[in-house]
Amino acid sequence: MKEFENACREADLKVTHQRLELYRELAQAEDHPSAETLYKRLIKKLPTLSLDTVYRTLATLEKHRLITRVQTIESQARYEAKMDKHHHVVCSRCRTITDFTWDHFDEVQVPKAVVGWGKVIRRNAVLEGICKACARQP
Amino acid sequence: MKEFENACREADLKVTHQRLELYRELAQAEDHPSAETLYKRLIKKLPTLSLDTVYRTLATLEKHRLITRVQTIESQARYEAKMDKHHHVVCSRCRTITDFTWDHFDEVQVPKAVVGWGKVIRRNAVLEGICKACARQP
DNA sequence: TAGTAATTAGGAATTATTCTTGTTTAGTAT
DNA sequence: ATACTAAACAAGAATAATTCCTAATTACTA
Ligand SMILES: [Mn+2]
Ligand SMILES: [Mn+2]
Ligand SMILES: [Zn+2]
Ligand SMILES: [Zn+2]
Repeated sequence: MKEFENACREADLKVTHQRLELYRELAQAEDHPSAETLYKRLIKKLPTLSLDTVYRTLATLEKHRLITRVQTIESQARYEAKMDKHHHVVCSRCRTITDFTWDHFDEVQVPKAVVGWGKVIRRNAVLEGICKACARQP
Repeated sequence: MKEFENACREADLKVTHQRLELYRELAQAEDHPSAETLYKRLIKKLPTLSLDTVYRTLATLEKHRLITRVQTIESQARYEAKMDKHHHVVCSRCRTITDFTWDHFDEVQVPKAVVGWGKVIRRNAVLEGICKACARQP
């Protein structure tokens, strides 16, 4: 949390109550929440919080690379504060997004065609399937 | 194109003029167009086409696995008719999505944690970087 | 402690997508 | 070929997600 405050100052972002609480909430969330979901959770602690502030803060923090927007095919954007290199497996049934690490993927060489394309800065694996909990259901 | 007609009949989908033209347009597009983009291109040939039909048709074809919705962090959904296994590299600057194949990634074993998670049905690599054209600009 | 530029709340506006309704059409049975 | 019917369509209204606008508040600075 102190790290976050420093990162804000570093980026010339004021350390506001809203930013702190939003970051705290996102950092402890395991479920890659959407703006709307975060808003519902935060409103309990910050009764005057506006939904716009949630959107604006998420955009700001993403721009400064303090959080990440997760790639999905859903209509609502989803976010996470976890910035260590990791990947996602999404359950097609319940839409849960689960983290995992994959060192081999992070380090293996990309195809020659991609080298010719340009400079790759980030790589993400997105797996899709059926989680065990869902598999047990009819 | 004949294949597409047969696939429609197979799926009990009527072979309509709109579906044929939309599929034809998407199949020849290289840029993973959005519904809006497709609409603008199709309206020239189908002046009475409605935007809703584009959305509805894309959803229908996706459900029957005749086209794919591409994962991006953009607000508009983007589609492709190319169904062979392939992956995407996205330019952070110009947002162009480029296809590439990566046999090694398709076949390499996923981490043990993922095996424990459930059954993986699809895997996608999404790379991000700066394409050569953009790299040449200030 | 006061000044000020950044940030916020609240509501309006915009964008992307989906729904509703009446009309048209593809496939099927005469 | 013609008529029938369920599916699909066009048009515009409605909804959902996100962004914009403006006046008030607040974090940092001096
Ligand atoms: Mn994650
Ligand atoms: Mn593609
Ligand atoms: Zn599941
Ligand atoms: Zn580019």
